[in-house]
Amino acid sequence: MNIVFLHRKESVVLTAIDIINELGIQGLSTKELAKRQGISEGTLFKHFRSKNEIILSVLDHFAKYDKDIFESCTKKNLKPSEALLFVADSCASYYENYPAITAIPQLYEFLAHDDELGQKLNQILDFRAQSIKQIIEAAQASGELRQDVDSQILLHIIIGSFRNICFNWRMQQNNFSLRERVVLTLRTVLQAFSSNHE
Amino acid sequence: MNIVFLHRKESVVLTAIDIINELGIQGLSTKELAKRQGISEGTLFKHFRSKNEIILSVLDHFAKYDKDIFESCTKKNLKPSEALLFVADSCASYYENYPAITAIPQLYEFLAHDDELGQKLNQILDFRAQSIKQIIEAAQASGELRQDVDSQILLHIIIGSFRNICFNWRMQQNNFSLRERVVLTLRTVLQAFSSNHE
DNA sequence: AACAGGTGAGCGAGCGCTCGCTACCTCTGG
DNA sequence: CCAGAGGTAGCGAGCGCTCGCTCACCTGTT
Repeated sequence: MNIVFLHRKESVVLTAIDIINELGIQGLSTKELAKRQGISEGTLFKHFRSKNEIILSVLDHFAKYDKDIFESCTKKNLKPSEALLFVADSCASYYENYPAITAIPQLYEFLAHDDELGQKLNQILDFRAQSIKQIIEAAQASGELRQDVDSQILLHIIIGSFRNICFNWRMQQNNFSLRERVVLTLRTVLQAFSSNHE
Repeated sequence: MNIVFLHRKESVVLTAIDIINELGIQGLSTKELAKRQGISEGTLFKHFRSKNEIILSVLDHFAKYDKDIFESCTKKNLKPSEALLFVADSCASYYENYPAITAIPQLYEFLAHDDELGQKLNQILDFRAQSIKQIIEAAQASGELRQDVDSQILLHIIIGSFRNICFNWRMQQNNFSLRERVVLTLRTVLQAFSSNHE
């Protein structure tokens, strides 16, 4: 069990993400995965009980920084609006340096049709939605954002814009700076909904 | 060739959409489709050359009102902001009365990984994006919307919010009024970005 | 006679996954 | 000190199954 084998599971997960990015979830087969890893298909099942377990690991990988990012917000004592920008910037920077990972948010519906995967997905999305909603409501309480707009609607706008920008970034072969556009868009939204803009 | 057979193709398309809605695109097989239609698998291929052709027909069905909706806007001589609300309202009403169809916008990435389907999808999405962008720019030109915000960013916000609301509506088993939330959200956005809000 | 619609067996390919096996490492007891 | 036991990683054949699709054939209408 040398250093390579120690990281086999992690390596499989990264390869799985690459395949999903290149071929779509419909191209992720255990055969293709084993081929790219340079191991036999049987070996794959020494590390994972099933293909679903591999996808669950992909989801874990996808969400592994979530807690850290939101905890950083409270530790840093950011103003709510700055916290929102920090979260978006962190996320977008990560995605920009690892474009293949943006394939995952495009799978939500696909995953939701499987019990195990859908449950995991719900946990991840609920945590994110709740965390962002809390910041939005803090921004409204502190007077940074208008209080006459339902926080749920602001959440739709912020999350929807972000995901839509990611989708367009993929469709256009990453030919603009994801980070810049995400941050610019969020700044624009925050400014448009600020309670004291003139 | 009686009245039923005349509509066989259309009927297959509707059934395909139902299956995608219930089981996901991964559950759409020619076997399942034939079973639900009460015909044999072979017969299916008398009407469609391939499964891909069925999905192409699904996309045609999905987009069949697009032109009409945007043409109505010009015919009705609506103000740009009213045109945006009209488009969103038309779309959301249609979706609310036909919830299964909301499965389709969640397939974009899946479809994009196939050459034929991806091409078709691009046509549809480009047409929609261009049409809405034109209205947004008209709204900016007429002074209804702020001119210091890139129309592309407004497009991200409007389309992203809409798609995100649809996604949430599906995840929450259609337990709120899609139409109301879509219209309310768009009104909120238009008001926040209006050039003369106080 | 031509043809459109329908049947159902069945093809080859690919799927997720299992199994019996080997090779090599590490730990342990006489 | 080293034989043996146990564990882990890997191999590759191959299982049972489903996939999209084809084909020879049937039937009723034009």
